[in-house]
Amino acid sequence: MDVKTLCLGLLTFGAASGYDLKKRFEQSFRHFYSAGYGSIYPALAYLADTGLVTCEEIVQDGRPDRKLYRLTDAGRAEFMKALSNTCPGHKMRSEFMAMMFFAHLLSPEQLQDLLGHRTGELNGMLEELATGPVEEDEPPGVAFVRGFTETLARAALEYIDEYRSLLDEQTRNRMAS
Amino acid sequence: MDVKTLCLGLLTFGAASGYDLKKRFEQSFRHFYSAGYGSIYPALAYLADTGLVTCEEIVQDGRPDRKLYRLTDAGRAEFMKALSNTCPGHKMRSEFMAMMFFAHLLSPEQLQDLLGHRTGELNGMLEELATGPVEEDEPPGVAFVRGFTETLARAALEYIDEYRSLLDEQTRNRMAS
DNA sequence: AGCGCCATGTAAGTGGTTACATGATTGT
DNA sequence: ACAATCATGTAACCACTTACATGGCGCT
Repeated sequence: MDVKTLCLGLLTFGAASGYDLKKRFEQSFRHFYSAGYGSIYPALAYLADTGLVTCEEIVQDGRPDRKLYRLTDAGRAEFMKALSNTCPGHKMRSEFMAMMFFAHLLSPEQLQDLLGHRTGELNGMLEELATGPVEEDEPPGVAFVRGFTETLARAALEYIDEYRSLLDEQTRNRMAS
Repeated sequence: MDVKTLCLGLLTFGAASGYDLKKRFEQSFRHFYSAGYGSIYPALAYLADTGLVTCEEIVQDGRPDRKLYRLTDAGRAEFMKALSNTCPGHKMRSEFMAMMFFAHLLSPEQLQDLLGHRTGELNGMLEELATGPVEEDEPPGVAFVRGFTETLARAALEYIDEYRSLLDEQTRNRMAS
């Protein structure tokens, strides 16, 4: 599932510009997929070339012109094909985990910083999820993904908190002895 | 944290060949980082060029010669620097999540397959973790990472199972009406 | 006879990131 | 005045993946 395919997918929710799509990417996928303009614009250009989307230029005054992309039937079909072909991988590249693996090489302060940083991110995610808008006619998958993200964030936070209090206990014991 | 850095890190546990390192990568990081020979061998060559590791060629009979890499002081320092510099990202690229986002475009069978596939993977992970060997003098970070992986896998499984029984209920209701 | 393990590497390709370039408008 | 938002794109770069090349040994 590359950016091209995901653009097709997001366009099933309605026509959008590259700028809009970036936002949809952030809203929807930030926690498990990211894409910058540098991937999105070329992807849309390619999709338009291949006839999977159409492009309408909209002249605006007072703000830059925009290009509105719409999914074609071929594009929709292509996306459905991608959905059925793909054997879903779940690759993650977590620097947090990689660093924690080497916890014995970290100073206590570094370790605390690292854990604090991650819990900060996780709490941020949870807050966003709690605050963020929920559309009424939201498709079930969107709700699933939000719920999943929340569940995993909570589990991660709990685990880290437990580990932290374990660390504190050890520190106290060492101080006492 | 690129493959080069992670190679340095894994070499803190002792000298190894490229082949060995691949195995260490799989044992330790498979769930949150992956690396093939195509990244590892060039990485080691570069590290040797830069003096961060030394390379000893070992001639074996009955099997191919191997190159044993050892961390130098400079290499260890470099790794420590990487540990302190890195602001740990936690980027994941989950096709499973991306596909679930579009659940409303999937047929019930596709949806079941997708969920089944993922639960299969998660159960596999858990079994591995339960079966796998645990070294005695295991550094704390290694245990942390294993525990974290297990916690997240369990949370994911629970969430999916819940969603599945919800789906079943809906199906039954639809059949009844 | 054939597969899987051991063991090292290269070359081409992929897919995405980062930095740059441009510029009016609206809010603080 | 200054930053953020709107809006599109390109070019250089980077890191990793995939496919290829080689070849003996041991097990079934």
